[in-house]
Amino acid sequence: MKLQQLRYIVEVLNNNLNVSATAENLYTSQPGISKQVRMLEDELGIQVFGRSGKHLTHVTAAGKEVIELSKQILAKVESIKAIAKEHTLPDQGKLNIATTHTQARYALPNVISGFIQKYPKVSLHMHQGSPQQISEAASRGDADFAIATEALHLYSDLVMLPCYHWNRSVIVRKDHPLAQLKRLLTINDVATQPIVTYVFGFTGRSELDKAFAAQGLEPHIVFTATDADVIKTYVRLGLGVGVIASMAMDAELDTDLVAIDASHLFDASTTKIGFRKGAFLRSYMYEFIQRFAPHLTKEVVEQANLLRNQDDIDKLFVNVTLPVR
Amino acid sequence: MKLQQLRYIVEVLNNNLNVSATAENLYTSQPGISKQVRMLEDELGIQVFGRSGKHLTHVTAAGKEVIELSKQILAKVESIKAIAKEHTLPDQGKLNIATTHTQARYALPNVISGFIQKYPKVSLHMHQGSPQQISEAASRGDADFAIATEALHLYSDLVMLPCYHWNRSVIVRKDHPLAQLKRLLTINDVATQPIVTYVFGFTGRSELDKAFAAQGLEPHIVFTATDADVIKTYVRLGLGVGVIASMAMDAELDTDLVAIDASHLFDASTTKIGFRKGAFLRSYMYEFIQRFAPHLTKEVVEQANLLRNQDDIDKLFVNVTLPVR
DNA sequence: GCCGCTTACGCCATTCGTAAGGATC
DNA sequence: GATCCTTACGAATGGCGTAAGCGGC
Repeated sequence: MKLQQLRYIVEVLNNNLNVSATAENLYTSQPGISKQVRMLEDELGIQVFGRSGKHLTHVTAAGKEVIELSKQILAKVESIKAIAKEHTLPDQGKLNIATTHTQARYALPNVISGFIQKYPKVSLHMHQGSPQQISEAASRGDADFAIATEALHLYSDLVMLPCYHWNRSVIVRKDHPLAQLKRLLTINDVATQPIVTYVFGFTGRSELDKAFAAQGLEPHIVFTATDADVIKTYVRLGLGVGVIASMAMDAELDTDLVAIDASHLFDASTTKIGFRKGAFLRSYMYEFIQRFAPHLTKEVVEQANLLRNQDDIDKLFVNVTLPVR
Repeated sequence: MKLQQLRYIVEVLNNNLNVSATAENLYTSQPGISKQVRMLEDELGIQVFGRSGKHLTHVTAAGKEVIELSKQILAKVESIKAIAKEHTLPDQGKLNIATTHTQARYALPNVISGFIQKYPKVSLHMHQGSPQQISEAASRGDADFAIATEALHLYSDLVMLPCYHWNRSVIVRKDHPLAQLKRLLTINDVATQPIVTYVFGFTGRSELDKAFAAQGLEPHIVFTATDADVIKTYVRLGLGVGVIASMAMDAELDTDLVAIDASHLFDASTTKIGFRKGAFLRSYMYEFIQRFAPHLTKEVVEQANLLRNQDDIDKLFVNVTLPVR
C-alpha cells in the first residue's frame, strides 16, 4: 500500500469517478492512476470502485470505508508536513481562506491587513464562493479555514467555532418614505415594500425568512444577490428596500443611502470559522483566528479540536458573549 | 514521504533508538533503515532523532510529534487492511490477545473454546505478560486486545471497557486453624498470618494493600508470585495463607485447600478489556468481546470507540451492573 | 464515433542488500 | 576493541509516460 494510491482513489472520487480528469488535475498520466488504483485493489483483494465494462460507475461499500480512512491518513500526512514547517520556518507558509463575499468585503479586511503586516512571509489566498463551496473546500483540505454564516454545519468533519453575532439593517434611498421614519421600524413596514436581499443559502438569509414566517407574512422579494454591493446597486435604482448585514453599510461610500437598524426585527446571525477536525494548525493560523475572534485563543481552539461532536464544541461557548457587529 | 519511512521511525523508537536491532526485527538491512530515516528527515527539513556523532541519542521535540502522527497513520493503514479482509474473508483472520496468567488460566478458557468452535478459521494467539507489557503490546498494535485488572489506564491511546468484578478468597491448608473458622473472617485474621499473594502490579494487588493500609495494618507478606498456581503451591508447603482471586480456586483440583470468602474485606476489582482507540474491529472481534462480557455489544463498543476521553467512556457504564465472578 | 479505461512497453528513479569506512562508548 | 551508524556501489524492483487496444454511451 502506497500513499499515492490512497491519494489517487480519493482524488478519483473527488473528480466524480473520472480518471482522465483526475489525471489532468494531478498533472500525471491517466494510465498511471488507473494502474495504481488496480494495484491497490489487487493488494487489498477488494474493489474500491464498481465498474461497468471499462467505466467506473460507483464506489463500493468497502470502497467508501477505505476512502474515508484514506482521507484521514492523508490529512495526517499533511499535519506532519505542517509540523516540520512549523519547526523550521515558523513565520512562513500558506494560509488559504474560503469565505463569502460578505466576510471578505466587510469583516476580514482589518484582520487581514494587520495579519500580513505581522506575517509578511505567509502567502495568503482567499477563495470566494457559496457557503456550500466553502465548506467543501475546507473539508477537502483545499482551504485551511472556512468562514461563513450558513451551511457550515453540513460537513461533519469540520470543527466550527462561533466568531461574532451580527444584525441586519434595512437600506433605502434618501428620497424613500421610510428614510424619514421617526418611529421604530416594524416588520410590516418592510413586508409592504418590495425587498432586495441575499440569495437563499447566503449570509443569514434563513433568519430573514424565519422572521417573516413567524408573523405569517409573505415578503415581496423582487431581487436577490449574493452580496451587499449588488443589492445596494439595485436599491439605488429604486427596485425596492434592501435588507443587508448592518456591517455592509459604509458610512463614507454609501452617503446616498439611509440605513435603518432592524436588529429588533430579525434574530441575530452568527458567523463561524471552521477547519478540519484534528488538523495541525500552524502558529500563525492560531493567531489569525484570534485576530478575527479575540475569544478564540489557541487554548480554546485546541480544546475544541480535541472534541468529536459539534454539540460538545458548542457547549464550550454557551457562557461566552460574542462580539456584535 | 513514504509509509515505510514512517514505519521505520516508529520502529526505531520502539527499539530504543537502536537501528541495528530495528533492522533485525524487521528482517531488513540496517543501512536501508538508516538511509530512509535520513531521507525522511531531509524531505521534512527537520531532525526526528538527535545524534551525537553517529549514535542516535534522543527524539527531538518535532520528532515526537511526527512519530505520534505516524503511529496514527499506520494504525489507519492497518484498519484499511482489516476492512478489506472483512469484506472478503469475514470469518478468517488473526486474533491476538495479550493478558495475564489469571485471565488466561481462569477467565478465558470457556470463552475461547466457544469462540474457536464458531470461528475455526481465526488463528488465535495468546500473549502472556505483566499488565504493563500487555498494555504496551496493545498500544503498539502487537495485540488486538489487552485484558487485565491493573495498569491499563496508563496508556491513553487505549479504549478500556469494564468486563466483570471479582473478589478475593483467603486459601489455607485443611490443617490450618483458619480452616475451622466458624465466624466471619476479619482483616485481623489475615494480618496476623504470613501471607502469600500476587506481586505488586498484578491481579488487583493494589486493592489488597489498600485494605490493610485503611486499617493501619502492615501485612506480613512472605512470598509473592504473578499467578495463583504458584501461590497455591507455596500455601501447600505451609509458607502461609494465600490471598487470591476467588475464581482461581478449582473445586476439583484444589480439594486439599480451603477457600474462605474475603469479599467483605477487600474492595472488588474490575477486569477490563482494552484496544487501540479508533481501531477497526473485525466482526469476530466484536463477538469475542461480547462472549467475554455480554453487556459489551457491538453497539456499545462502537460508541465507546468514538469517544476520546476515558472519562467519557467510563460514564457509559455508571448504570451498568457488571457480572461478579 | 467519441470518450474513457485498460494493456503493453521502455525509461528512469528508487529501494535494498552487501561491503567498507569512521565515530562513539 | 566492540558496537553502531554512515557512505558507497551494484542489482532488482517499481513507478511513470507514451502508444496502442477495446469496450460503453
